[in-house]
Amino acid sequence: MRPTTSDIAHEAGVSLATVDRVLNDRPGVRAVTVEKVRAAIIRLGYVRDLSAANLARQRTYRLAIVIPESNNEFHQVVRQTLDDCLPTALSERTDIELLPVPAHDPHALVNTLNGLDRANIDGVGLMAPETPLVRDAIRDLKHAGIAVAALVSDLPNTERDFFVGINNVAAGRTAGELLGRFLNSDPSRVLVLASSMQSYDSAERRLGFDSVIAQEFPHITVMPTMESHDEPENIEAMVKRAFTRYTDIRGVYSLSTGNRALSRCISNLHIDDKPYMIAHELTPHTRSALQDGSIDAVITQDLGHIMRSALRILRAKSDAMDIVPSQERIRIEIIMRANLI
Amino acid sequence: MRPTTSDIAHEAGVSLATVDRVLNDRPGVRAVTVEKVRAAIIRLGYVRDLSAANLARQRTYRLAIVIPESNNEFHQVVRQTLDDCLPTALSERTDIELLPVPAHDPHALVNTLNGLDRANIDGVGLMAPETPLVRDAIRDLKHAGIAVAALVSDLPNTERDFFVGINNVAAGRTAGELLGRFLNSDPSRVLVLASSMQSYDSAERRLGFDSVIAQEFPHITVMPTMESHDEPENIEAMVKRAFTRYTDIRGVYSLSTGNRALSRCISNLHIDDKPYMIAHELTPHTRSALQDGSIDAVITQDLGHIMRSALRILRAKSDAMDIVPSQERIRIEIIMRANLI
DNA sequence: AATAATTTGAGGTACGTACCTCATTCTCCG
DNA sequence: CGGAGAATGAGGTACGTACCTCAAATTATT
Repeated sequence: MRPTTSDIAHEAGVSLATVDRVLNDRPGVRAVTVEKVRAAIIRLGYVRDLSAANLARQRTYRLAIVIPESNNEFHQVVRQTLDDCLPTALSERTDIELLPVPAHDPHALVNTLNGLDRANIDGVGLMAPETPLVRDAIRDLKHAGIAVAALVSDLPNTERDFFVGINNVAAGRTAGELLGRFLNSDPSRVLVLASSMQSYDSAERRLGFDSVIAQEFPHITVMPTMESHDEPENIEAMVKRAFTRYTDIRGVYSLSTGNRALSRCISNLHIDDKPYMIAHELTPHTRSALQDGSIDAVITQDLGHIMRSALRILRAKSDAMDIVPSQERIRIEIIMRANLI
Repeated sequence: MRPTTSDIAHEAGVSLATVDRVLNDRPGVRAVTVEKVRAAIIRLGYVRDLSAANLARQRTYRLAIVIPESNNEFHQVVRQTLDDCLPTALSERTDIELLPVPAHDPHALVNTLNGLDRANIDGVGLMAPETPLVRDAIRDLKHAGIAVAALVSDLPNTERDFFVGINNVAAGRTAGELLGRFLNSDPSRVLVLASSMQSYDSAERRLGFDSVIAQEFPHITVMPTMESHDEPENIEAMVKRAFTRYTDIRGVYSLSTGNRALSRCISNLHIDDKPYMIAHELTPHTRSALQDGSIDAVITQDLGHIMRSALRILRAKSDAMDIVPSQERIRIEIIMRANLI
């Protein structure tokens, strides 16, 4: 049987009340007594029973999760992943209010953040681009004593407590290292496509990609980023033009969305020597594209881990508990056909 | 406030005892009444409070984890990872008995398994090679009603409940796909090294590797596996001989251990065009080898996830609860310098 | 209609911890 | 040495669920 607080009290020769004071850092205990209790705790190998503690504390965690909503596949995967987490969260005394906000609508985002009932929320997790108004809203939340975690995209210049996601510069470096090694040592060209370079994520990935290519694969020319603004027609026109003009494009790097249109358009060009293509994020489309070979590798992050980690962190932060950083580190994953599960 | 059992009782117009009978599948409730209660549960969105339930049930999970012990780096990482899990497990009402068994000692292994106190254990997780005696021991454990999970290496022909780890054939395929793409299209040769091909893991990886190379990269010749039996001198002699005899070795694939000696020996050969090297498992050495470029990619699995997943599964199994398979899937990870964290 | 069997209700205790109050004992200081 | 203030003890309740017993009500069977 595992030792309980009473066992410690007995072992330390003090009363239950004193053990309780020590365990919960309440004042009014002499240093010597604290030591006696601490020693007994170690001697017996006591570990606080979290179930009982949570029950007694009557603690429920009220979290709000703000995510973008659009017809973008990645956003839908995010939503799906979160939905899958809800049942587990509920049985862990965690009430989650899911707040989807139209993507690319800074106004709606800020309204949602400001509309949060500060008195009834312990933590907020949000996946959103950083803007001055968002910074203000986060500062406001922090002042109200609410834990804030950035999900997937960091909000580095805000007062957020934690970022749960990958380092996008490193993700870009990974893409660069991979593509650099896939291409042989002949001079060649890489086409880069993004939805918009306004996005920190894309900018950081590009930065990492460029630095690796410049350093380790100088024979590769990385073309300026083409911004599609999520218009399939743009993609088609730009890509067609690029492949017509340059015959040595041997790699394609997609920084963000638009992979479906991109794949289609490249396959329509019927190029003899299909260029290597690397994209980010596992979605229904990138999965099937890995399967049929139109994408060669996907750099991704495990959204399930991100969400579960975010919930753990928000709970811990709102209890001012510390976390195990190694357990919360999100890996940059490389998925190819062979390790697609 | 979240609804409790009393709320349901009230809502359904029955007593607490009846709600309890329904919730815990106890007999003696009419079908109509069960329906009334079920409806109230759904109406109120009741979710059983696991903390309180576990507390009341007085449930503690007693698990035994059997792992190999040797001076092998991977084994030490396994041990380290488990040690890190212990505190968390303890506060989740889980008592873990850690049983390190000398690696390559089937006798000690079986003794340990047979020595487990069947009356006082709910689950066993083990990382061990499959032998007839192990099969028998596992059958025995299962007959005693104990949950059994295979860790890292599967025990496919036993009565284990679950395997927590990666598919090694797929891991080998991943290595093959990666190395195949790293090498250009000139005919070349790949050297393959393993500790011993008696190990299922190595055999499966080799199988996957070969199939991808044969199918997608037919210009690459995969040499017969060299077995080092963990003797650095063997490695040195064999590798030196191979590189002397064949000048077109452009890739090295290490299926299991011995990476330290292998790296050293290859760098000592001072080959102009350093061969690409792929290994398995992140360890202190493979990490630093990725850093300094002597290894180009490591195929690995997140041991932290494996262990936490194993604990969740053993708890669930010993409660006859079902698990969320997608949450327990272990990914085959590709680590290169750029995504080494 | 009487009896048996089944279903339901009422009320209790227990789990381990948190948190509260109030009385008592100790310690330190003047 | 006496008194103030701090430290400690004793005892209580609460959290939400599990599990128990026994009585009462309802239904089924004869």
